[in-house]
Amino acid sequence: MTDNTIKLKDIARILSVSESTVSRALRDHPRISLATRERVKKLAEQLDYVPNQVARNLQNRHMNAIGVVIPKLSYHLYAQAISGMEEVAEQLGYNIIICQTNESTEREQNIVQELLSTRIAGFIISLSSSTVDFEHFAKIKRRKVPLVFFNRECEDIHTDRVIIDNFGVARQAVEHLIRSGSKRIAYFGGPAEVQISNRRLEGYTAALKDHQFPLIADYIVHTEFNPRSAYEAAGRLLGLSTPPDAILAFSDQFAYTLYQKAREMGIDIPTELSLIGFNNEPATSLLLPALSTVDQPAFAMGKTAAEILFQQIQHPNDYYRAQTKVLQSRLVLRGSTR
Amino acid sequence: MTDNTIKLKDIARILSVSESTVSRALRDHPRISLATRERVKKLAEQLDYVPNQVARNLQNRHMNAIGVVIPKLSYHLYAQAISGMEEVAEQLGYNIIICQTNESTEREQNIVQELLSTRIAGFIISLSSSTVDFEHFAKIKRRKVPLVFFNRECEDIHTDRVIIDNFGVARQAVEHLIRSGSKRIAYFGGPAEVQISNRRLEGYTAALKDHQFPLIADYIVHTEFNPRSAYEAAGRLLGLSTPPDAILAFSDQFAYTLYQKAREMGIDIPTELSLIGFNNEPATSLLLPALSTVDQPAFAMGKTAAEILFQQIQHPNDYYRAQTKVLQSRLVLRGSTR
DNA sequence: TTGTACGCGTTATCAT
DNA sequence: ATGATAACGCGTACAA
Repeated sequence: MTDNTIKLKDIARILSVSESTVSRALRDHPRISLATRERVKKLAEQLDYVPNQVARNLQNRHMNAIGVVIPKLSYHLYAQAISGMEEVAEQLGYNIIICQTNESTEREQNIVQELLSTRIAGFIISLSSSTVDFEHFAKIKRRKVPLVFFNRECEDIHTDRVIIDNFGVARQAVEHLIRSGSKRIAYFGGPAEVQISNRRLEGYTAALKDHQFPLIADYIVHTEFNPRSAYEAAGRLLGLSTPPDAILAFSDQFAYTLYQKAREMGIDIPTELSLIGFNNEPATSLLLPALSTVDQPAFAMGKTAAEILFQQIQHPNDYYRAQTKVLQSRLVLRGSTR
Repeated sequence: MTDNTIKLKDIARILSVSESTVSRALRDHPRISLATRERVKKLAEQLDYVPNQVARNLQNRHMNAIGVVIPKLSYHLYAQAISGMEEVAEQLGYNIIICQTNESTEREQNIVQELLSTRIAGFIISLSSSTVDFEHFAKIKRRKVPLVFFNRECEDIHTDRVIIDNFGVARQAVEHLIRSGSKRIAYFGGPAEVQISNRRLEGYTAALKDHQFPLIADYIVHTEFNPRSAYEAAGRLLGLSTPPDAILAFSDQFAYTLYQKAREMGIDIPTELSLIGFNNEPATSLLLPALSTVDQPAFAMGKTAAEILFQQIQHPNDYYRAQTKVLQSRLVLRGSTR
């Protein structure tokens, strides 16, 4: 297979100069005569020369790309966060390699291995819901590859992280439900292994305790991130002999399911049931009644994670204490709460 | 900066064999003794050796990655399509580099240039809405880098494409509106440069013509892909002295805007206004009434595009006639149509 | 200011 | 079955 791609050598030969001269001229190296620089650049332009980043990267010891490992692109929060990362990466000339785990630890492990092999400059990771073994993350750190967790983090690994105040905002949401007259408040959460779900549960618990509300086991629901599990769990919760009159849901997706089930069971929102979701997805404001939810600074979270990652990349030998950045969320009250 | 990464050389030295032997052993080359193969593999495992893909790629002449260039990740269709591509790429050991143009041609051009430099194995592209100059695509073809368009294509470039039968399904949708009694049917479309919007417009026109409906200029709307433009356009359309009694919207997003405006103006859906969207986004079924829409085979489109791209990658010298794969969409009728 | 020589980590080719 | 050497395309230290 013949490869006609133009390379430094070709330009050098035509101009009867050395490859290094061409290399320097193209990168505006200071000690190069204006004349040759322009000759070189002109010819490069004519020949449609495109530098080979792979060769450059081999010298750099890493790719000009960062790896982003997330559960699912279709979770709106991640799509937004990635836009935030892009803004940072683009300016620095880095690409973003996105990999979805689909909530599978095995895929997560394979992806990490694969990306290590690709010699990406660093990782930004949000854990799969099923991940409880952290050896693959430890491996990243052992190899001293920059790593930042965001949103769903892993406490066992000593590294930077960017998260949201899940505890605080959940507490605040439940506070609101209490103040607006709810008496039987439930938490509709994700799988029991998921950190952020548990943090929100703690916030929920704290708010109840503050107001001397009892903790009722039936009102604390854990369910998988798939519509069927959620639908069944919703049926059980709303079908209790003493059903809740308010629910804090782990996500807007879960809240949608609760809307659906409530409609089917003839339960009116918000008079019989107050509902608060999480994420402020675009459709939330279109529901009838519009869904109250927690707006997450997803774009900012992605941007911040990328900024911190590039600090690590650009100062690889700095001794640093792993920092945890906590971004503030905002409770958005709409028609689904009283 | 010391880099302690284990490489072939290290393993070779410890085992007192040559680098080539190690290289071959690790890749299960046939002509290597079982004994050494196992010795090598065992040590590699112990030392936590991870092959350097960058070095490999330098020889391959291209990265083990494909570039995916799309308008926006937050359009649900693209998130789904990417999952389809991932399924194919993963099996072949390729990564996916995703770049968003945010509907800007300038970004699109920069991204293409950047990805060419990165020596990705191929491109899968869906055009930015504003792109009317195609030189950057021509450049890809000139360099003989595999390229597949999907969803939003570019007719001027001779290459493979995977699209949806926009004409046919729009015609079918309008047919349905006519048969269910609508008399004044409007098309609420995207920017005038966007191919797929125009194809749908042609389908709309064809259906009207089939039934001897007049073509009314006021009923054909072009608007930008941002909420404000859409909101204003919706106001103008619904505020006409003789407003439409049915609308085919270019996207569910646009349909949402029409819902909102209709509510504000006290127009009832579906009795006073029938509405059909495009994309079957998750939230469509939750609206009241639920939105009738066109379900697009987004996952299949991504998967097919990737399959075709890898055909190009694996058979670079095949003479081939650029193929156009047209996937079928499906009209999903719900409460927003009569 | 420019050229020479070597290294980045791996694989392919040719030799043994 | 294994080893030696060159090559992939570029950047850089050192020399001139």
